[in-house]
Amino acid sequence: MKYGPDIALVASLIGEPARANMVLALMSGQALSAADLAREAGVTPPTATGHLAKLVSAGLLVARKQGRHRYFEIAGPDVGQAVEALIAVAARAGHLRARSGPKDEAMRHARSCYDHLAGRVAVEMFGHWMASGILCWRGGALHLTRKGRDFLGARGIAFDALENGKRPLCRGCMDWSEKRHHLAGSLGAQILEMTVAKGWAARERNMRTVSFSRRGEENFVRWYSQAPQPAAP
Amino acid sequence: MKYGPDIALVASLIGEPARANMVLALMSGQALSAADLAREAGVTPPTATGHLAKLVSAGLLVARKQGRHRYFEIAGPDVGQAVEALIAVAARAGHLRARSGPKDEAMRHARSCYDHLAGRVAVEMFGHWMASGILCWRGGALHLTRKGRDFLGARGIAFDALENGKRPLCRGCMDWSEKRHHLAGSLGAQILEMTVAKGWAARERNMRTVSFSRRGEENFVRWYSQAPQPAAP
DNA sequence: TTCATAGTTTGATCGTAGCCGAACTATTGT
DNA sequence: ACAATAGTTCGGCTACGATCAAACTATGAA
Repeated sequence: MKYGPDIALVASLIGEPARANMVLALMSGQALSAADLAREAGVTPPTATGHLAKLVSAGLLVARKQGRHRYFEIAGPDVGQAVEALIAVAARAGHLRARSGPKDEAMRHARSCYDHLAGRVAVEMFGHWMASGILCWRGGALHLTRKGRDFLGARGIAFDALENGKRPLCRGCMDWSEKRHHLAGSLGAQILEMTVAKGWAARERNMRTVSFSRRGEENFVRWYSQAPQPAAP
Repeated sequence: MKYGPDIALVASLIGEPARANMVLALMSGQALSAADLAREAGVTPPTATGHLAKLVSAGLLVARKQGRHRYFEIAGPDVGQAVEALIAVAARAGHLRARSGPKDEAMRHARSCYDHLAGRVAVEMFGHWMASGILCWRGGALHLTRKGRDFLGARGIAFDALENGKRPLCRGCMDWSEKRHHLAGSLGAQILEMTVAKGWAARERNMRTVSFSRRGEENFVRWYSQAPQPAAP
């Protein structure tokens, strides 16, 4: 007779590859529909329904019904922490879901994470903005500072259009390849859109890889890296 | 094609009840033999061998051969953190390995954790000693302070006999029912032994429950709770 | 050497859980 | 009303993995 929390139950839920893929896909904080998750997990809708029912009833995910869709999200920060801890163990022990190769390297460099930019390029931008005081963490949530608003306003980002939705303006999103945060939220989406619109980068079709031209990447780095409000002499 | 750490592999290893029991048994930091773990998991030695081989080759446990025994330990702090994170999720979602009952309550109050005291009583002693500066954390490890040595020396604890083994004198051990640390290591073992020797408590046979008499518990609390070195007026 | 104990390998059994196709319900749009 | 799409339920198939008994190897004790 054993006592204590049933760790095996929750671990076995995450331990099934299809369900693990679903949970990983949701780790960005974005809500995804059942069909999205089925595709992400590589299973058919009926199978996905079964998995999702288990994950919800176990308290790992929460479901929100909207019209004829059902959107799923990670149930809470504790689940996120558990997944991140498992990632850390898997990474240390060298267990990877696939071999590393040249295409993998391109993905690590820059890729789209649903609708925003991820990978080394995105993580560097995030780090720069944190260091410059454009972004800051407050109470576990990511905020755009006053300074940041001025900075981005001067660079042609229209906040009005981004802030009237119920979606948060900015949100930290864990970057799997870099193990640091990058920028998500409507602002993150806007930046990826702008990057493509300006011709700095192109999204590969059917792939998540984002290809920067050499000039484009230089321009992009210059765009985000100029110090905000340089001190007047 | 997916990329990133194979979280499903490590989660599925922990997700099997027998293996989860093994890992939980090792969470105290104590090394256990294959037979111990087989008993702990409720399986026969051949089955345990199979499970342990998987856990070792996946990097969750490390094995150390000593004579005709093989002792297993948690491979690293990252594994411990992952298990604790899973415990947190399971506890929040209310997944327990067994129903709570009166016997469970007795176990929560006081029980033996291999050879030292655990449960509410043990956690309270630990908290008192931390607050009194008898114990302190230094670099992730638990230390007995100079003050603590004087305090315990005056209470008849023989350090010579405890410190010449390779086993650490004191070690923090996570208490499942209380979710806080209690004292393990050779000092922890010595204290449980003393508690029983003085007749303050008795170990139930074949059970991990430790039964304190009312007088015994009062004595025990008095023993550990007097402020060390009361300031002379 | 001989016996006893700790642990492993092998082989065979058995349950469970994942999976999908097909049929079904619910919601939206025309 | 009708079609289209999102999601679910059902039934049956399949495969993987947990399990143990028995035989085996390795170490220590008598």
